[in-house]
Order: sequence, then structure tokens, then C-alpha cells
Amino acid sequence: MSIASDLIRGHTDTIILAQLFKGDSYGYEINKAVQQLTDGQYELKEATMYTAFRRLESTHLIESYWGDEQTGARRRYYRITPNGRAAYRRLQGEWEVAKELIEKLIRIKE
Amino acid sequence: MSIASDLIRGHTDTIILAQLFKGDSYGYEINKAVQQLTDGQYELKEATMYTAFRRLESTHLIESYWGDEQTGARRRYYRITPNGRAAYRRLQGEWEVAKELIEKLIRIKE
DNA sequence: TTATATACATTGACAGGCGAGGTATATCGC
DNA sequence: GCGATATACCTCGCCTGTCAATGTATATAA
Repeated sequence: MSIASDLIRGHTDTIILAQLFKGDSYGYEINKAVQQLTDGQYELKEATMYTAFRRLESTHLIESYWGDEQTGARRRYYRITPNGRAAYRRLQGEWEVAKELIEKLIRIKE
Repeated sequence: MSIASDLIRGHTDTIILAQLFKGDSYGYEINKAVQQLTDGQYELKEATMYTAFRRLESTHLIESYWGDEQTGARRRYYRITPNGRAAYRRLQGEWEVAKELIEKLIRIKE
């Protein structure tokens, strides 16, 4: 993990929104998806993830509801809102811009 | 500015090291270079930049010395150290890795 | 019955970014 | 001579996001 963790800081919200864009999900599952997508190279720390859920819900970008599992631990599902979809698209655009800026700024090829 | 500022967070040290890799420079000049390289789309906030200088110097990635200007405001020049060059190369590698991870995580194309 | 996996959540410390404020020198227009 | 602007430095204190540590509860496998 360690490596890149600093650099992915700031993308937590976007990562969560991107997962929820594909369909409702819950914390544990989202985190597993993140690990699977990166071949275990990255994971959302639980504290970070739940902080992000609170933040995203308080700004109405996502909504939550309890699943109706008959067995096993209870799950709090999250759903992306229309505002959340708009925010996701905006964040994706910002990433494209930021990526280009960073490329320009950290290469030594004058 | 605003946009992307969050996303470039974490690259401040790399940006400064990259500029110093090209040759000794001082705060004001580095910041102008950053603005010029990004066509005014990004700038290092002074407080952020000077905080970074302190951090980089305390970890021996850069060294500083006063310029001998006969006129005008005094300038504190910075020089990258061998440690700094190594750190820069490492950070650049980490960026390549992080970039790929982010791309995988924020796109909705499953 | 002990360990592991699933699943949630909070607290408190830490680090980086940055607005606001401050200092000093030089030049340009009026 | 005077105010504005550019150059050039610096620090304090707040804010925000990350995350280690800790805690809860259920189900299953050894």
C-alpha cells in the first residue's frame, strides 16, 4: 500500500462515486472491488472510507439504506444521487486537467 | 486555480524538486516557472511553497544559500542534493504507478 | 472453541495546504 | 516627493483529509 497512498489522496470521493455509479453497494464490497481492480495494490482504509461516506452523504451526493439480509452482518447500502452523478462527471474532468498539469510540472524535460 | 488544487496536493515536493533538477533557483522564480509551464492554470501558494522548502531542507533533499544580489530584494537560492535527485526519481516512478491506479479506479467502464 | 471473514463505526493524532498578515527593496508614473 | 506595483522573503493558525487503534456484532470453518 504505502506507495502512492499520498498521491491518491483526494481521489477517495471520486473512487467511491465511480463504484456507486455502476450500482448500489456497501462499504465492504466497495473496498473489495478497489482491491480487485488494482490487483491488491491499493485499498481504502476503513476509517478513510467511512469518513468519506459521511461526507458524501452530508452533501447529498449519495444516500444510504439498510439492506434486508436475513443472515450475516448487516449492510448499509449506498446509492448515488443525481447530484452525485454530476459531481462524479465534474471530478473526472478535473482529473483529466490535473493529470496534464502534473505531467507538465514534474518532468524535467524543459 | 481552485480546480485541481486538491488533486495536485501531494505533488508539491515533486514539483519543486523537478524545477531544482534543472538548476538552482529561488522561491519567486520557481513559482513563476510553475505558472508559466501551466499557462497560468496553477500556482504554488506562497505559504505552501515555503512550508515545502522547510520540509525538503530538513530532510536534506535540498540546500539553501543566499544570493549576492547587489540590488533588489535578497534571494534565498535552493540547490537539489544527491538525496534529492534520488527522491525525485522515486517520486516520479510513484506518480506513474499512482496514475495508472487512479485511472483504473475512477472510470466507470467495468 | 478458537480463529477468520464479513460488516459496521468512532476517536484522536498528524500532516499538508493556505488565507491572512507581516517585512524590505526597487522602479515607474504623476 | 509619493503612492502604486513588482520583486522577494517569512510565519501563524485554521481547516481538511488520512489513518492507526479500538470497539461492536454475526457467521463459518477448523
